[in-house]
Amino acid sequence: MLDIKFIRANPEKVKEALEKRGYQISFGEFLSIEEQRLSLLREIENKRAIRNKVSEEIAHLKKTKAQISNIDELIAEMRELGQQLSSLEDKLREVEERVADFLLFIPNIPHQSVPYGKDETDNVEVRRWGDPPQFDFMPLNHWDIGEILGIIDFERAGKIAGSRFAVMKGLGAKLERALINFMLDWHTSKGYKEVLPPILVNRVSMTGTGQLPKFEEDLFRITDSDFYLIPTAEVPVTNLHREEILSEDELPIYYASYTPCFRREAGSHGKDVRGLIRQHQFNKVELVKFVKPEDSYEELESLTRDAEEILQMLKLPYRVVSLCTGDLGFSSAKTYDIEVWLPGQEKYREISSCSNFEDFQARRANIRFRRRGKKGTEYVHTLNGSGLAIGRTVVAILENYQQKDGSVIVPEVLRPYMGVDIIR
RNA sequence: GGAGAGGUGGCCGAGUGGCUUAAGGCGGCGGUCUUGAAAACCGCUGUAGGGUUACACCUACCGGGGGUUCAAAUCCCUCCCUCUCCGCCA
Repeated sequence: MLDIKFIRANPEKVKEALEKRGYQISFGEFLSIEEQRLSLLREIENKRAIRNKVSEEIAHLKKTKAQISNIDELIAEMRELGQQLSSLEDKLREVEERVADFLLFIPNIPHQSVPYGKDETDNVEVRRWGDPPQFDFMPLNHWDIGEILGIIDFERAGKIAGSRFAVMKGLGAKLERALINFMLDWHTSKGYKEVLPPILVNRVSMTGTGQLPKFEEDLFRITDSDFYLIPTAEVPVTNLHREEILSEDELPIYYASYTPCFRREAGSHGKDVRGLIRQHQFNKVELVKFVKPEDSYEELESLTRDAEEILQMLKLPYRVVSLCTGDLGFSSAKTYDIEVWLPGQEKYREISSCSNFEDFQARRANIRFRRRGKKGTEYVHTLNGSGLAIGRTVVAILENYQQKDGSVIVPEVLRPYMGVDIIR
């Protein structure tokens, strides 16, 4: 959510910044509603002040046993005032709701360092690491490798759940589990605190991080209850500190969290229909940071490098791209995507997305901190990034480490977790 | 699922309709005293909105929402959460 005072003071600036995203917005109507809200608020507060004063007077008169008739007159006046107030309050409530609705649907303003562009083709590559492996045979897709090795079963997953689900078996299941443990062990050794949160959350939490109200159709919802399945650990972990005032000494806070993630993939029919790339349910280790505003861009760089480090240790080639204004997520001010090389597709594919939300989520979720010796509070900046998506890491390992005979070499760092050095 | 008890400021805790602008304590900050510190004493110490050049001042907030009343932390309705006991259960 953007700062309403900032919008009030700089509507043209905000409009211009959002146009870079390809987001057309007119503040004319909004500003007039907002003006209406303020004038209603002032009127109500004045009337309440009168009522408070007279009520006090009534109490005083009753105590001193003054003339009863005078009291009745005052009470009658206040009854009249109370009726006026309650109708004004109804009006205010309605106007406030319109203002809030409007604000909740406005995306974040891109940081000035974000490259301008229309869509993902305008994203800018920042750096590359590693060289794509050379094969003296035709490399296979991971779904073929998985089937040959008997470690991924899409057919039976379709039977028990549906499309976009997978059953991992044997060393496939173990590889998934090994990756989760490896990533958590690594990140926690770097100062991230491990968190295992609920994977069902309420509507307020989803609103706090920006999934709701705008993206309801992307989420799985439990019928007859207020629960949603999380699309990412970002939601429960960021909401850990919702409605809290942190002290300056506590910051920065770093969390690493493994959770399953659930996505409807409503708008992606026909995209990545085969394989593990786009599933309704997948595992992910997520990194979440709460930091002071002046540190957040430095923290974005280190967060991204923390995610990259996992790929480096797995010796998987990747590149980092800076998302352009048109490709930026709703809540994000700046995002780096890490894309891993997939020989099966001969393409770099997203395996991690690292974002700085600045105070956008903090304002929605009311996450603040107090500076030492200073009065008042400020919003923290929140960041998060995948560290990494587990399913896609499995894909990358199977495709990059495949051998001519169909076997797959286990990356060295995973061998202690796997107990074997080759999957055959 | 059943029965009961609760939810008050950073923390503890009093408060069942009107001098409560939420008592008192702890913690924190400042001061007096002291070579310095501790103790003691004194003062200050919530959030948000409106308003003002800046103050002043005003409004709201006692788990959330709604209601009764001239007036609500206090009464009513509803929802959420916590604890205890019982039942069920991994």
